[in-house]
Amino acid sequence: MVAETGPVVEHRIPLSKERVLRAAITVADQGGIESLTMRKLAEELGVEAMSLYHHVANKEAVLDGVADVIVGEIEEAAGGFEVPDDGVDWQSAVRQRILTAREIMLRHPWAPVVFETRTTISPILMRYFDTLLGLLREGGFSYDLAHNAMHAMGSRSLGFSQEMFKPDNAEQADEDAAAMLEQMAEQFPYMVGMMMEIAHDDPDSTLGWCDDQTEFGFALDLLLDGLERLRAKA
Amino acid sequence: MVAETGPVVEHRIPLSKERVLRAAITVADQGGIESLTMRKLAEELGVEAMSLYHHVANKEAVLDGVADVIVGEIEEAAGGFEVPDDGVDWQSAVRQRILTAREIMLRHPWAPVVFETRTTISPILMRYFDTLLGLLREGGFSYDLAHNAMHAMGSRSLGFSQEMFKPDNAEQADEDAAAMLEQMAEQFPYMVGMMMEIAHDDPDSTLGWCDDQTEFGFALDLLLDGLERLRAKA
DNA sequence: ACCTGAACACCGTTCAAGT
DNA sequence: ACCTGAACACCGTTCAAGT
Repeated sequence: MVAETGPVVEHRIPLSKERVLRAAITVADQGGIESLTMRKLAEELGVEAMSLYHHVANKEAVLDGVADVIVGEIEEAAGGFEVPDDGVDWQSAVRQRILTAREIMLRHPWAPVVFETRTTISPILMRYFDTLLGLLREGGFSYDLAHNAMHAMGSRSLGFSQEMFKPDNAEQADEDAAAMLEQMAEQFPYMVGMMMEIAHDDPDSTLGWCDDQTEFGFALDLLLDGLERLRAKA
Repeated sequence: MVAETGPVVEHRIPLSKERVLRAAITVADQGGIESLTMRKLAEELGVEAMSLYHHVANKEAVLDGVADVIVGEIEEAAGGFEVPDDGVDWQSAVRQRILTAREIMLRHPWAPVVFETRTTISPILMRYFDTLLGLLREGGFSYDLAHNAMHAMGSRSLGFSQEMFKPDNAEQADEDAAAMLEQMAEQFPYMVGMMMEIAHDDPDSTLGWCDDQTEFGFALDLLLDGLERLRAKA
C-alpha cells in the first residue's frame, strides 16, 4: 500500500479513442499490421483487451480510426488541404501533395493494406480527394477529364507505390537475383539481360532493390505529363 | 454395409495439391478471401482440415499455390507467354496481354490481395513479367526505359485496377453519393460538382459506380502512350 | 463510469493414433 | 500411404461482475 502512490499514478492516464488509435499505429509501426491484435494493443496500453471495447466498437473501428489518423498526418504535413483558387500550377501542386502523402506512407509501410480494406470513405479521406480534384479543376481540367485523372492515379494519389516486386528483405532479394543470374538465364532471358545491364552500368547497385523514390517519381510524372497533354489539347 | 458401394466411391477421389488449390479458388470465388479457412477448405473437399496438411505445408502454401494457378489461367487465356521476336507492335501487344490478365482478375476479385501478400515471386509469375519485359524490348525499348516502364505499370501489369473507390455494394455507394449531394455541397464542393455534372450529362449513370473497364483502359493507355513517347524520343 | 475475469466461437497447426 | 480426433495456442468478442 505504501509504495502505491508513485508508479500507480502513471497507470491512471485514462483510456480514450485517441490513445487507442495512437497505440495501434505504434504497434503496427513496430511489428507490422499482422501484429496488431486487440490483445497486443491492450498490452501496449497497459490494460486488458476488453477495456478497449469501451472506446472503440470493434477491431474494424480501430482500423477505420487508424486510417483517419494517417490522413490527418498527411493534412498536417501538407499544411492543410487548401485549394488556391487562381494561378495554380496544377502539375507541381498535385505532385507536391502526392509526394507529401507518400512521405507519410513510407513511415507506415503497412498503411496501404489498411486503406485497401476499408469499406467506406471517411469524411477526412473524402476531403483529401476533394481537394486533389480541386487542384485539377483550378488548374484548368474539365470535370470529365479530372474524373478520368482521379481514376488513373488510383491509389497512387495517396502515395501508394503499387510495386509488384517489393521484397521485405533486400538481402534475400539480392540472393534470389544472384541465383537467377546463374541458373535461369534461359528461363528468364529478358530479366537476366536487364539485371546484367544494370549491374554493368552501376556495379554498386543492389540487384533486387530499386530506388523506390526514383521509380515513384518516374511513374507519377509519366501520369501527370500525360494528363497535362490531354488537358492542353482539350 | 450393403448401400456403401454406391455413394462412397465418390468420396474416394484421392486428395491432391491440385484438388486442394482448385477447391481453394472455388471457396474464395464464392465467399471472398476472408472465408477461405483451412477448415472451410476441408469441408469443401469432404475431408477433415488436418488431411490438407498431407498435401500442402500450411495455409501460406495454399495461397502461394492459388496465385500460381491464377497466373496459369492468364497464360492459358493469353495462348501462352510467347514473345514474337520481330515486327511486334509493342503497344497493342502489351495492352492485349494486360487486358487478358485483367479478365482473369475480374473473375477472382479477391486475387489482388493474395498476390500482394506473397513474399516471393514464383517461377511462373516471373515468367509472366519476363515475357512482358520481352514485349517491351522487342518493341524497341532500352533496358533502362523498359525497367522504368515495368515499375510505372506496377501491379497494373497484372490487371489490378488500383482504384481507391471500390464499393463492394453499388447501391450503398449510390445512397452515400446521394446523401453527399444533399448535405455536403460545401464540405466537398469539387466532388459534388463533378457528380452533378456526370448526373446531368448521363442521367442514367449510377453516381457511385463508374465504368471500371473504361477507367482501366484510360489509365492503361495514358501510361502506354507516355511510354511510347519516351521510347520514340530516345 | 470505467475496467476486468471467465468464457465462447472461431482460427492455424501439431501429434499421436487409427485404417 | 493416407486420413483423423483430440488438443494447443492463438484470435475477436460477449457478458456478468467488480471498483
